[in-house]
Order: sequence, then C-alpha cells, then structure tokens
Amino acid sequence: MGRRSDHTKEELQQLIIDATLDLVKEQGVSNVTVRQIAKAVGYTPGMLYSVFENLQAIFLHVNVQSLDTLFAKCDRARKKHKDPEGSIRAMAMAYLKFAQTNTHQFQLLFQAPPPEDVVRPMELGVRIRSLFELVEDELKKLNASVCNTNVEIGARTLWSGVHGAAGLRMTNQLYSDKKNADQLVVEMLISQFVDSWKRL
Amino acid sequence: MGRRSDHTKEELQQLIIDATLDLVKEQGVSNVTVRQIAKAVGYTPGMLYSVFENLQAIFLHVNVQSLDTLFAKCDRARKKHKDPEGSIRAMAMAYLKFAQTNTHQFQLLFQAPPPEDVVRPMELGVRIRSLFELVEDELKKLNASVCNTNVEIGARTLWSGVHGAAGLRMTNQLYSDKKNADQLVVEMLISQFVDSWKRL
DNA sequence: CGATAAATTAAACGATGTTCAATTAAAAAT
DNA sequence: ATTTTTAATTGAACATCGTTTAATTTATCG
Repeated sequence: MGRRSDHTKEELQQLIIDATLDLVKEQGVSNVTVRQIAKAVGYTPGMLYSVFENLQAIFLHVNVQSLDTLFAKCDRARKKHKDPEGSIRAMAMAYLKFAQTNTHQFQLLFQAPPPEDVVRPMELGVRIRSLFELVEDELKKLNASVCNTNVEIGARTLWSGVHGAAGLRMTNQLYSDKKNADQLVVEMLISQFVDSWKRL
Repeated sequence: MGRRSDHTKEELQQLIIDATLDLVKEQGVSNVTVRQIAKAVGYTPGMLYSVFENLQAIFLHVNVQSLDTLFAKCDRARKKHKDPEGSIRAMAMAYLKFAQTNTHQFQLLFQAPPPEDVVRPMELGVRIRSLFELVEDELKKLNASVCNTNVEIGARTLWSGVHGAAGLRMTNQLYSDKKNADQLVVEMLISQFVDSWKRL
C-alpha cells in the first residue's frame, strides 16, 4: 500500500502510544518490539519512524500518559479527605497501589531511565512537579509556619519514602516476612513524618 | 584454538564478572554486549555460555559483587561513629554517595529488575537483608523498648526513604531548584525519623 | 484526466543474544 | 613417545532486533 490516510498524524500518534502501553502492560518494556507495535496498529514498522523519532521516544510519550493517570489517581484520592493527614495517606496508598497493580507501567516510568543521550521532554518534568505540588499543598495546610524551602524539601522527603517503598516492594527487595510489609512501611512513614512535621 | 586452560573455571567466572562490571561502569547496562565482554577477557562470545547460563546471569553476579562493596561502604561509615544517630546518618550518606558516584552500577542493582522468568540467586537476598540488619541494629540502640516487628518495619521505612531519594536523585526526578536537594532530603528524613523513633 | 506530492511499504543493514558442530589442545592410556 | 580420549574453545550460523531508505501506492491538485 501507499498513502492511506486512514488517520491523521495526531490520531496515529495516539494510536501508537495506546498500543504500546497495552503491550507494556502485558509483557513489560523489555519485551516490547517495534514490530509488535506496528502490527498492533495495523501498519509496518517503518511507518512508526514517520511519527516518532525512535522507539525510546514512543516510550517517553507513554510515560507522559502514565504520569497523567497516576496524577489523576492521587488527586482523586486526595479530594476524598478533608484533613491533610488523611489526604496524604490516601495519596500515598494510591501511589502504592498504582505501582502494585501496574507493575510494568511503573517500571517503565521510574525504573528504566532513558539512555543519557535522549532528551526527556519537558512535559515529564511538569507532571512530576505537579505531583510534588499536591503533597506540598497538604504539608502547608498541616503546618502553615514552615517556610517555602522546607515545604519543598519536605514534600520530596516524604515522597522519597513512598516512592522508595513502592519501588522496593515492586522488585521484591523489601525482604520482610510480615505480609503487606509495604503498607506497614508507608503507614509508619507517614505517621512519623506528620508527627514531626507538626512539631517543626 | 581449542582447550586452553589458561584459567580455571572459577578464575574465568571472576574474570568475566570483573570485565562486565568495568563495562557497566563505563557505558551503562544497556550498552554492554556479550561480544564486548568476551573481547575484554580475551575469548569468544560462545565461551561465556560454558561459564554462565546467559547474559542476565552474568549481570546478577555483578550485582552480588556490587552489593558487597555497597555493604562494605555502609559498614565502614557506621563504625566511624559511636552514637546510633551518627551511624545512621553516615550510612545514609554513604549509600547516597555510592548511588551518585556509581550511577550505572546502582542502576543495574536496583533500577533494572531482571525479567520475571530469571531466578534471583539467594545470595542477593542474603546481602540485602544484612544491609537492613545494619540499620536495625542502630535502631535498637536508639530505642531499646521497640518490639522486633517494629524494628524490622522501621529499618525498611527509613531505608525506603534513603533508597527512594537516591533513586530519584539519580534519575533527575527530584525536580528541586535547591542544590544538593538530595542531601537536604536525607537530612530531614533522618532527623525527623530519629526524632519520632525516640518518642515511640 | 494527468501530474504532483505525500504516506506507506518492503527490503535491506548491521548488531544483538544464543546455540552447536567442528576444531584444538591438554590429559590419560598404551 | 605415541596414540587415544576427553574437555575447552572456537567459529559460523540462526532468529530477531531497531533503524534507514528507495520504491510503490494512493490521495490531492491543476
């Protein structure tokens, strides 16, 4: 075939991203090939390169989409509570659950850093920042007397713990006999952090 | 050539691991090939498969070695202090520094989980556990009244934070304008955790 | 309808991990 | 010493990978 124009370039882009996300979910990043993606969208491998620069670029765009849904989940969890501590707990659990239910997606997002030569699109940074901002907002509510610098550091401190626990749990590196150790960890993390934060 | 017997099988194994570690340090996991390793040790690719099952197995053994040096660094840092809090701080900083100076090594260790079908050698678990034990010991000294269960969870809570900060920092996902944000994060993490831990 | 332009294909390229029969050299036996 | 056996290493092959590009096919425009 030649010129088909079944889809606009934007449609194709979204089609490819969706197909890739599906494949990643099923098989994990390392098993997804260009040829699989092409077949899934009903085209030949070569076509993908007229829409994206290369396979890495496709993965990065998948990550942008993943971050959007992760943000949405955290934001919704947050809104279900009035008290800051409840919001923080809910967000942390949402984050943990996302990592647990969408293992492959989470791995592509955080555990497979792109080769150094590929530039990360700014869109990714914006989204991670806004995730941090959700936490910052709750921390401000929790203790209004803390300066902005410390709020920024505090949010990253707290989330390093949540993120770290999610990562260790996902890769089975928590090595605890207690079951649901990851949840216990996050419980302790938050109660201790919040406790200290109020005192600050 | 045929039978060479320049080295015993054990020597070959160590030779391969060392060569692979060097290549990983230089280029990162994703750029290391079987052919490169073979050339580095002065053999042909096929030989590697008489010593290791496959490339993944080689990487796993590299990880065992990496964990040993990481443990050694933490253990040495710990011994430089008498007070538990000082030991914990020193260990955390050593961990952070290792991740920062040996990016590629740390990535292979924690951020590139092996495909699900490969079995992780028990040696890895043993070593991660002993790292946790270092932290557990200091936590016990810090507050002897805490039960064993909570010590276990506590060590993993604290280290999820350290590990998470190291990972986020390494992949440039901390997104803070403050410089040395990772150190600030770990500072806050530890002081807050220790503070709460004493109160427990 | 014919010419132009653009999208898609098909085939090729070099490189990858892995396998295995053939080859080589060391060790054992005569 | 020479021959036989045994085991280590090679070298070539295989299927598959990401990527490039000339050729082809279709849509669009004059």
